[in-house]
Amino acid sequence: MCMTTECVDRMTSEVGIDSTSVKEANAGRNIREGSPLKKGPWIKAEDAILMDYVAKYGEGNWSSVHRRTGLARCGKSCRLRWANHLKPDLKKGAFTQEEEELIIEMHAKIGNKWARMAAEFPGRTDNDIKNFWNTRLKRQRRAEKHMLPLGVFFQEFSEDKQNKELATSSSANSDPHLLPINNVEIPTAENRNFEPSQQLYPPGLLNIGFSSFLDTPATSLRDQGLNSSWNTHSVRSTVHSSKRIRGSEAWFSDQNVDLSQAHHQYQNDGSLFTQSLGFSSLYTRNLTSNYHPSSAGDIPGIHASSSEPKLKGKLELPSFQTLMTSWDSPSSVPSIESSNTFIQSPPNEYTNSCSLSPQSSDLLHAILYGSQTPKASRNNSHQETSRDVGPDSCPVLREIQWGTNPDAITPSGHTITSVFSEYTPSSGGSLEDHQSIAPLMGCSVNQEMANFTPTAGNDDTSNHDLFSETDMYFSPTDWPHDKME
DNA sequence: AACACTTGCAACCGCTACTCA
DNA sequence: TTGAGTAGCGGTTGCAAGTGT
Repeated sequence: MCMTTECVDRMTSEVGIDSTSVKEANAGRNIREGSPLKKGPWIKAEDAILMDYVAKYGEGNWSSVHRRTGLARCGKSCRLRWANHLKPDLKKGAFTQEEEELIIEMHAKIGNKWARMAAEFPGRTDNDIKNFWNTRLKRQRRAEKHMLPLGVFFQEFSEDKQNKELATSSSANSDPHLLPINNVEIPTAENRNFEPSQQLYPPGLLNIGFSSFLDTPATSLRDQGLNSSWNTHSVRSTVHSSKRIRGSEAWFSDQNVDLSQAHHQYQNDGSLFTQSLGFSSLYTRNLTSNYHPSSAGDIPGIHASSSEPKLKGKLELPSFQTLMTSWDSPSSVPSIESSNTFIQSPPNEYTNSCSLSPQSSDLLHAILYGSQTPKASRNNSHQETSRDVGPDSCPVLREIQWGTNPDAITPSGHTITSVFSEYTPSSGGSLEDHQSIAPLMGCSVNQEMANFTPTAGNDDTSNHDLFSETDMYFSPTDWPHDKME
């Protein structure tokens, strides 16, 4: 239907809108494609018409806007425009620190329920919150992209060879999608049907903000092979994520839950989780038990607003990954599709209780801060990053990793402080740097890896030597350029 | 200055839920 | 009960502005 001039005049007079503004507003409508309705950005004239309409008829009946005002917009578009931009009580501008924290908390609780979240934020729309979250997620994925585990790196160029060998091998490993490397099985690129097990993620971890790095969709991770060893310990879930979320919604709202209890409960058997993550249990014990949230809140920089970053260096990494990179601990940190994945799982012995524990808030700060990429930080060099993210410059990292005890012992018997004093990169994380710390961390990095090029001469054995315990993250500086993308 | 790339936001699309005749 | 109309939600995309080279 195409509005005639008379038609517009008649209808606009009925609503009390200047017909010329309607004509102006409709100037760019999509007539060429046969639709009388306009798409794309709204102009002021259109906004004015819509506001007049709402003033007269109130919210609702959006489909009649076009009919009554001649505005060449569909009702859906009008509703959206009103709800997201024209509503008088809308709050514009950046999210406050408190709002951001609350979003993260709520997302951990209810997942991508943007509308429900928006209900808790007067003046904010679901779209705002969604955009905020997605932006944050994007940064996270970018960060992860530069933190492919060594296993994936190796796997990429050894895959052909491995596949050939597997084809002829009488290996006990009956799963052709898993490459055995020093008891760490790395899924091949063909292993696309991975469904992460929620069972392995204790709610406590979700609580303390693990959701941040768990946010990355499984698809992206399995594409990167990040599930690696974790996969081998996982019990595949047969419940599709899109189904799970509805159940979670119900049980979250129906139960007065207390996740902190479950968190403690889980701490008693951290090995399950660490095993699946590829951590040593000692690391995790420190991580889960010795973490004292009260101190993190006082760390300079952690509470800095996004506009006033106090931590020098690159803060793009989600907090937990920052921890890992900061001293290259051996970790094959799996991410699962999102915190939702955990949330969405059917209630089980852990997930039956799920409010944010007291521990959560300060790590949330860290995650939140990791989510904020101060523009200024982009100017900082990688070297600065490596230095500044160290535990001395950022006490919260020390706190989180080792609790309040700087003399906590690493698996190889070194104190944390000694490790850091020994490992104080003076230049960007070179392999020498990795090497200097690797033995202390209970893992080894083969020097050959530095100049590693895939050759036919690299047999399995030498490859296996690359991993003494688990996968290890390479910082981008370690990454051969032809493997970077 | 020009270009490429990144980022954040606005808006659209497809789907589901709800209402009502 | 059913089907049309409408509202709402979440995912995705397109684009303008910002930033880096």
